[in-house]
This record gives sequence, C-alpha cells and structure tokens, in this order.
Amino acid sequence: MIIAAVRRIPRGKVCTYGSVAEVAGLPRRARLVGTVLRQTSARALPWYRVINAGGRISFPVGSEAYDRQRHKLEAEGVVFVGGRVDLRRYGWPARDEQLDELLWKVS
DNA sequence: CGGTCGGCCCGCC
DNA sequence: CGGCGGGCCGACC
Repeated sequence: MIIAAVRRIPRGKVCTYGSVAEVAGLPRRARLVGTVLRQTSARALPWYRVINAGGRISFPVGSEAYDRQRHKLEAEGVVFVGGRVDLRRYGWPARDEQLDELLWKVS
C-alpha cells in the first residue's frame, strides 16, 4: 500500500516518488504515487515528505501548495539549498537501509 | 543550469 | 482502438 509506505517515512526525512513506489512493492510506479497523493486527503498523512528524484518539490515554485510543503519540511529540520534538498543526507531510505525496507513487506 | 526524448503505467476521452 | 497527459525518472544535449 502506497499510503502505508508514505506513513513510514521518518520525521525530518524525505522520500522520492520512485522510492515510495519501490518500498510499497510497486517498482516503476512513481507516477501512480503522485496520482494517489493528489487524490488522497488524509490529514494525518505526511504527504509532504515525498519529493521528486531531483530533490525538488513537484509543485510550481511560488504556488500555495509548494509553500505549504516546503514549510512543513523546514519545520522538521529539512534544509533547502537552491530550492533542493540533499537526498544523500535527508533521503529515506538510505542506500544501506533499502534492503531492510523491502524486507519489511515479508514480515 | 534548462529543454527534449523515451520509457513508464494509468486513467480518461 | 489511438491519443494525451500526470505531484515521475534517467539519459542526453
């Protein structure tokens, strides 16, 4: 479940659409993740922790949605440099954690 | 840095 | 059935 995957993103971290899909067991379905997030309205869901593979927010800069997402992330300590976040530092899961994350489905 | 081109998979017309 | 466009992605120029 995509929603479940999004829910597992730790505070202060971000996850790309592609990674969310992978963790959810749906490789190559990044676009689906975007579609789902667009339609879902769950307030408790940390949707704002999902960004694109370029480390950017997938909303037009200056848009209300962009600002909302960015503020939420910054409030958790995520730092933007030139409109981007360093995925090596804030990306989840980290490369060495990915295996564990995919294995989580089995358990 | 920006722009394009496939590739991807779905949903809608 | 074909065409188009998405909160995408990677490769290339």
